[in-house]
This record gives sequence, C-alpha cells and structure tokens, in this order.
Amino acid sequence: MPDSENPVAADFIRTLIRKDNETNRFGGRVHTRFPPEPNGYLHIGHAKSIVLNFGIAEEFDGLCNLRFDDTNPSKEDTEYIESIIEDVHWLGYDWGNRLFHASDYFDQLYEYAVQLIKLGKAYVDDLSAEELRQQRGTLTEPGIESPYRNRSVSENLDLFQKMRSGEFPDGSRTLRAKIDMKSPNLNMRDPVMYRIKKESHPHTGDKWCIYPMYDYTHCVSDSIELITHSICTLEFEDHRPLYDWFLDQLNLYHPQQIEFARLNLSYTIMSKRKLLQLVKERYVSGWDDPRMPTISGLRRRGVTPESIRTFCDRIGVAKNDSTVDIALLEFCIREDLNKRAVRVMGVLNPLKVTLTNYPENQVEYMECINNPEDESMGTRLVPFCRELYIDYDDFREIPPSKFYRLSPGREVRLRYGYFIRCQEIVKDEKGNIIELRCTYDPETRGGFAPDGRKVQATIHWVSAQHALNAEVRLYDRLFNIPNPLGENENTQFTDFINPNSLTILQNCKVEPSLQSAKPTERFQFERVGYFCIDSRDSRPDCLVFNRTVTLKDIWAKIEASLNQKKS
RNA sequence: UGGGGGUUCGUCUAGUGGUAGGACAGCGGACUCUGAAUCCGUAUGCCGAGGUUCGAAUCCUCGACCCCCAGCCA
Repeated sequence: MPDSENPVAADFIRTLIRKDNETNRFGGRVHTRFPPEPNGYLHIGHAKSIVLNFGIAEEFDGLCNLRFDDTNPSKEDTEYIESIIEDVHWLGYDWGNRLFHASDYFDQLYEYAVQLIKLGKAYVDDLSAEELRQQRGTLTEPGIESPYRNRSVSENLDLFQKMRSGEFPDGSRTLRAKIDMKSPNLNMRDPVMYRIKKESHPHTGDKWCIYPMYDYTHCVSDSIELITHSICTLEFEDHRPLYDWFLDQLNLYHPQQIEFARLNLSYTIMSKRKLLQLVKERYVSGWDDPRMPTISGLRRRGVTPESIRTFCDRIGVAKNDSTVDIALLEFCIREDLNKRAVRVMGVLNPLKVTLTNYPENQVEYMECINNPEDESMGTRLVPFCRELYIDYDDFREIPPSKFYRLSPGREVRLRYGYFIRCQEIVKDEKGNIIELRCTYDPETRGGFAPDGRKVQATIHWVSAQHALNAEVRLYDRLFNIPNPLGENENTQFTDFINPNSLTILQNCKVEPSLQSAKPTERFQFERVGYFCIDSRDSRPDCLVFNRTVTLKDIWAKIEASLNQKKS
C-alpha cells in the first residue's frame, strides 16, 4: 500500500532499480527481502528497512520475502521470531507464502561447502579462536597463513564430515574459505565459514552441530531466493567482495547488493544489544515498554503504523551517516492522530470547581464534537453539573503576563459548557489551593455568549459526579541528551536516561464516555495530548492511559522563556 | 601509517554544468470554543583551497574532517 498521496520517492536505490529495469538486467523482476536476525525485538531502525524493502517491492510490482537470518542458535529465540512476525504484519506488510529461514538452506549450504572444499577453496582449520585472531594480522599488517591451510581435499572432506557428525568439541575446528591472508580487506583473509556449536536450534532442533557464518549464509540465501536487490546497511559494504567471491566460486546467481545508512534517532538508541541491556537491567519494563524505540514499544505507546511508515518515507534513504531529529517522528505521529483520534476531556491534575449559582442536583448533557477534522465522526453528550474538575495548570492565583487561563476574578469558557468566573479560592491549612468557587453565566450554554463578549481562554473539564478515575502514564524521551552514546569516553549511555521519562498520575479524572474504551484505542485529550488505553494493565474499572505524545504547547514555550528571563 | 564509504540550512533530504528546493525544528503573523489543527510570511546551507568553463554543489587537482572493518556476532 504505497502512500498514494506522496509522489514516488526518487532515492538512489530506486534510481538504481529503475536503471536495472530499463536495461532488463533481471528480466524486469524486482525481488527484495527483509532479513532480521531473531535475537531481539524490531525497532524503528528496522522499520526503515522494512518500509524500504516492502515498499520497493510494492512500487515495482515485485515481491519481498521475510527471512530469518538464524545462523547463530546461541543468541536466537522463538520469542523473537514471533515478535518479528507480529511487528512486520502490524506495520502493514505481508510476505504471502514467502516466510523463509536461512536455516532452511542448511543442507544446501553444506553441499556448497563440500563443493568449495573439492574445488580447493575451503579447508578445515585446527587453530583456536585465539590463534586465529593473532594470525589475522592488523589493519596495516597482513595476516599469516594457517599451518592447516594446505591440507589435501580428501583430508578436508573427511574432517568436515567429522565436524558435522559431532566428533570434535565446540570451537576446536572451523571451516575456512581459502582466499588471501594478505588482502587489505580483512573480510577476505580466509574467513570462517562454519563453526562447531553443539546447540539446539530454534528451527532445526538438534539436526546440526555445525553452523554456517553469516557472511557465507547470507549471500547464498539471497542467491537461492533469486533476490534481485539485496538492500543492507553501510557496514556490509566491504563484505560485498566476499559475497561475490562465494557466488563466483560456486557459479551462482548474483543479486545486486545496495547499501544505505541505518537510522539513528536523537534522544534514543538503536543498538539491539543496548536495548537488551535496558530490559535486562530493568531500566524499562520490557521490550514493549512505551519508552523503547521498538515497534512493540511504539505500538503500546499508541503510535500508529501509518505514522511510522510516513516517517520512514519522509526521512529518505541515502548513504550519509545521519541522526534524524525525533521531533520529526513526533510530528508524523501528531499529524496522523489529529486526523483519526476521538477528542475527549480528561483532567490530569484535578482541581475542584464548584459553580455556586448552579442548581444543586441539576445535570445537563452537553453536545461535544468528536473530531473537528472529520465531521463523520459525529458528536457525543457529556454530563455537566455543579461540581467539576479542571486541571491545576489552568488556574493561577497570580497569573503571569500572557497567561490567559483562569485566575481570580477572570472569566473563561468551559469547553462546550458555560462561561465561568472565579470568585473565591479555597485553601487547606497548608495554603494549598483545594477548590475554586466560581459563578457561571446561564446565558452562555454550550459556550456561546449571546452578547458577543469574548474570553481569552477555553479550558477543559469533567463533571465530578460522573468522572471516571484513571491512571495516566506520561511518557517522555528516554534520554535527556540527543546522543547518549557519543558524550565522551567516561560516560555510559545509561548515565543519560531521563529520570522523568515516565511520570505516573494515579488520580486523573476522565469523561464517562471513556468507560467503553478498548485496549489500544487512541484519543486526544483536548488541549493536552494523545493517549491510548494501555494494552497490558488497563481494566474497565481502572483505566490506564499512556500518553503517546503531547499536543504542541505554545504556552509551555512562553512560560519557559519567562522563567529563563527571571533566572 | 591498509581497505571501504561519506561531507548541501540546526536536523533529514533533493538537485548530476544554467535562479540551491522541500520537510521537520526555529522565528513572526492571521485565524480559532483545543495556546491544537489550519493558513501566511521569514532567517539560516553547498567541508576547504586551487583549477576547467561564459557559467561549478555538480567536472579536475590537492587537502581537511567523519563513519565502518582486526567475532568461531549479524
């Protein structure tokens, strides 16, 4: 489903593919793939790749496979496989019957390895990991050839067969490609193709005790699947000669590999290893903690798949290392939610308001618009009575300049309600404001003044008698600096976790229409932000809302600059 | 002091020899029963130095800076 509103992007990858189609290089075929390793949850950086690969397939009437790069059973898990499938589907993509695993090709890969041995292009090495590392050389010095490099084909065949049948302990031997220990490209210095790991595999069980390395597996898998354009990230650029070498030696079909820059986002991190650390060390509640940049975290936070796709389209694709401002993501989220979220009224920090001239037991039902951006979403009736709650933030005993909201003696409008004027402040013994006593103007029902008089502000409210109690979780950026990784050598990214990334409000009051709200449903709390029902913890008798993102807040800016002037 | 990539507004990104454009962020304004949304306006940029050319972000030369590679990880 390409964004029909947006013109088709003209990034360098699509330009290349168009050229390939013009020259009929792949017979007009376009076949991509998204190849995650199931060793963690998908994050928004993966979303960039997913949207790119599946998006290109759609645009060019091609296909996109989902393939698990599951060559290392020590790190991989079915929990991750399931989450990845769910996340890619949720983003809106489908791979038909083309769900593959690199492990589907283990037999074929083994045969190809035997073939390379027979060709004299691969050998069994008895060096330990440590010895191998020492002999690899450095960036500026060539490596040295292993003493086992020139074993005979028959000995290699025999040894490799014995590796497979489990006759050697883990780590004791490897199968290596015989290329060039002096190559300036370290990937070409006789890279390991197979290692011994007597571990059971999430997909192949106990069938294998040797597992192929990524570099060998990946290029052959792409070739087997007849991928036309293998789109990957920049760090694999100098692996390409190795992929070409394998495919050339085996005389196999060559996909075109194209590398692009991975996504970095300000105020968060994208490394799966570090995200795992946040989970394991309990900085967050799990992979789907709404502060996490994971797809599942964003989903639980209330972000829509459409806004993620729009975001991925807008950031573009190039080869520059780049860090996208998270404000762009937030913009895409607001833009989408503005069109689709039902407006409701919710009071986060309740301040009681009594309308002293309003009849004691009267209840009126005010008609409220569900979404001014979409008339078809209709209206609803919200109860109004003598005692209400408004937000603490909407009242100031001593209003600063440019503060338009309620203050002593001042008149404001209650949205869809009445004009009210603050007459009296009630305080407890400590001096905290606990109640406002106000009068309302019966002539202004619905919020309209027949005499045409204006108020400077309209504020939201809920009826005290009808309000639902709710817990609201205010989420903010996970880190308090744009680049938590790059501060300096003496700091860790965990030093910069935003202590205010989660604020839990227990005593919130929301309008009664929310009683029937279902998990993951999204709302705009007018004047406050976008919220969704938490999919894990919300219950009908105790609603839990997650703040997805705030509304743009001009007043907060003014206030911040006022405070800055003071100090 | 090896190899591979990269450098265009604050941030992403177009532009491939002919007026440097868009988006977000910023700033200013209009409108407003959400200080939202919407609308309008506006500042800011070709890594540097030479060269070729009527004309260079684009071509050439030299330089600077940034990223990736020394896992039996992917």
